[in-house]
Amino acid sequence: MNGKRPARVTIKDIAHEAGVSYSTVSRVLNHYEHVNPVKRQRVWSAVTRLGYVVNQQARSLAGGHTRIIGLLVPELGNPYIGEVIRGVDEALASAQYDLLLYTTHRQKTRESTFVKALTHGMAEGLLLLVPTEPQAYAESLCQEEFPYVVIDHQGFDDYSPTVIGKNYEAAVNATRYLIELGHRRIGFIHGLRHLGSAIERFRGYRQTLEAYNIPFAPELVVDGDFLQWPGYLATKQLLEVADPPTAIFASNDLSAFGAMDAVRERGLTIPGDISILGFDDIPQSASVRPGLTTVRQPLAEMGQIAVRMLLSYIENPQHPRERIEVNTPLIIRDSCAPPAPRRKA
Amino acid sequence: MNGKRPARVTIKDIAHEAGVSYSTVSRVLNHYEHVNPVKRQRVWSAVTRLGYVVNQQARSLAGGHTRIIGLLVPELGNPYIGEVIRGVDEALASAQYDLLLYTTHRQKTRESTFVKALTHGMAEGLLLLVPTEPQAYAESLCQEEFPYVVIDHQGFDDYSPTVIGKNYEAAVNATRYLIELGHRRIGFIHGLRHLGSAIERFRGYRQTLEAYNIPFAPELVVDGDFLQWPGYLATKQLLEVADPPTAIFASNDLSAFGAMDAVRERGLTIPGDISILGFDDIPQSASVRPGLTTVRQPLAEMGQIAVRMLLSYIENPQHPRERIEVNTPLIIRDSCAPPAPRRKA
DNA sequence: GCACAACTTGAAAACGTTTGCAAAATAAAT
DNA sequence: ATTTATTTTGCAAACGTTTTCAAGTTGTGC
Repeated sequence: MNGKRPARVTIKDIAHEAGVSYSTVSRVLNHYEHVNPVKRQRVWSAVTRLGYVVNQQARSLAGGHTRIIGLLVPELGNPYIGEVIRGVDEALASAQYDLLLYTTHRQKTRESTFVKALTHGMAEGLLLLVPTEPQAYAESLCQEEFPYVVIDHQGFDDYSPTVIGKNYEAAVNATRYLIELGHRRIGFIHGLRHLGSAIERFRGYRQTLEAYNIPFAPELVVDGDFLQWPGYLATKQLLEVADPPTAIFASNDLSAFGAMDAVRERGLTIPGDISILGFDDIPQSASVRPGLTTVRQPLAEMGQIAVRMLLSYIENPQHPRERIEVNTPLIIRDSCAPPAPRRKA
Repeated sequence: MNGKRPARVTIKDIAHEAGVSYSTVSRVLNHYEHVNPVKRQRVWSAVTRLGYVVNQQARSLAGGHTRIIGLLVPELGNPYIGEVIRGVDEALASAQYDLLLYTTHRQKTRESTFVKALTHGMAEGLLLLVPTEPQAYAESLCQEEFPYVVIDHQGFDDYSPTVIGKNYEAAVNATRYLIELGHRRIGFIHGLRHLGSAIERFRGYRQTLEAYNIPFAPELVVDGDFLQWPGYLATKQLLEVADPPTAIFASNDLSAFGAMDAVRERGLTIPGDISILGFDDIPQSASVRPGLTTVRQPLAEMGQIAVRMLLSYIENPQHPRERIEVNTPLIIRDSCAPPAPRRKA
């Protein structure tokens, strides 16, 4: 640092205080087994007495571990992402790791420079949350044998360890639920077109319609970009359609909120006039009125699982890479109901 | 690391490749002025040719800088916090700093162990977002002369550099706005009682009522804890009052959303029957229907300012510590209107 | 040409750890 | 008592930088 900090307490000070060599101190600190219990005791008490804190820089330079893992997220301020980070953070904290957070703001360049920096010494592992350009570095990560895990990205390759929800299945369930409530005209608010999860959800929606012999109506599919405002606009468009939908399946909760706004603005009620179903189950979805019926992605849990996977790869580089699919159950609240009997025009 | 990584490219390799001593390479990398342009050129080309990336651990160990700053937040998944982090992240990225993120989950122990770790080598500076127990470490930070900035915490001391909104003034403005719309019964949803900002906002509300000779009604003040669900519950309570409020001033947007839910559930309209006013102006507030009239805190900007302050303290330890108050204007949208003519009971 | 300043450079000493190696101490086996 | 294994220790060499120091170079004014 700059303004010369008050002399640090180092391992040597501890050694002196405890009357042992500094290598012994290091061994105690790292929980080596072959060390005299008496000295071990003396070292620990010296440590607390002097308030020693290990210098991570030095430790990692000398070949130890940084106990830092990097997390790459597209943006912040999205509750979906917030939840995942929360899970990551929890799992990491309990494993005594620190979290280096990077935001790409969907800029490709930032993603790759970041990964470069990380893999060169700073972090021991890497978590990628719905990366925009995964191919760009997945390969380099892989060949450098740098531990990483991808969260919520439909496999862009076969070798990347991944934790992901069952997007297709969940979309099938959700659509089926609406159909069995009696809906035939079901609007669909599509997520970001280039994300695999959005595509899978749409696939589930479309194929379920077909399975029930309900004709697919292209005019009932609109873009919501996974955001509230676009979801609102999309829904306004949906409500203009000649034979408007009696239910709307939004690709995520945020766009479902937008849909709610549009429906209400129109003077219609939820679920009386129109049912709305979301995806994610972000915390708000439970506290909004009416409670949003939605597909639950265990976001925080996904973050935790990703951390566990990552740590196991770090500890044991031979550990076989996995792809874990978490369950995504339908959470039934108050925003869906059978369609109202058709009104006169 | 563990699984021996393919031999790193070090400064010595560059030196060899460029035919200079490694001290010279270091000088080039650190933009020293007195170095032969020819050699400088040779070094840079060697750097790109070999794909050299500096080892931050070694750099900082040798007395350089870590280019990491720590950010301590109470939790994630709150859009308010997300916005601040976004600002911090942006400013940091453009200054080429990395962000170490810690979440306390309001556990006191975590706050202090974290600060301890940080100040001992990892980070060059520290950002504290609405800390729960600031006293615990503000003092130690201060006496260690470790650079830090507190965001959005009403001064718990006189010496901590702070960036904060004008909570009192803004609350006065907001309350006055409601009064001038014609409201006399104004409900207040209180924020977390132990946070200075919540207290200030309440003070502004109460004093403005008095200034207008409107009797303060304790039954119109309820707790919302800055969260949506508690805000919802609080509002239900407010609506039960004998002479219910015609407007509600919520201490933040999240609890304002809860209020909206409760009002709607009651079958009332916003702002027709009841006006609602929030605080923060989180992104959602613009996209919710009706648009929420609210006090805007420039959250992202506050994050950026905090970073700028922090970096200037890091660069120049003599830099006088400041307390910066940002403006918090009232953003008028659609959730407030004059009170409806009183109905019959 | 000379003295002196300013610019360039390389060698070497930190920075605070971990860890391989070999010596010392202890325990176990003969 | 002597050898042989096993623990337990300290020394010293990394790890990859920055930075001080002093030596070498070049340039300037006389």
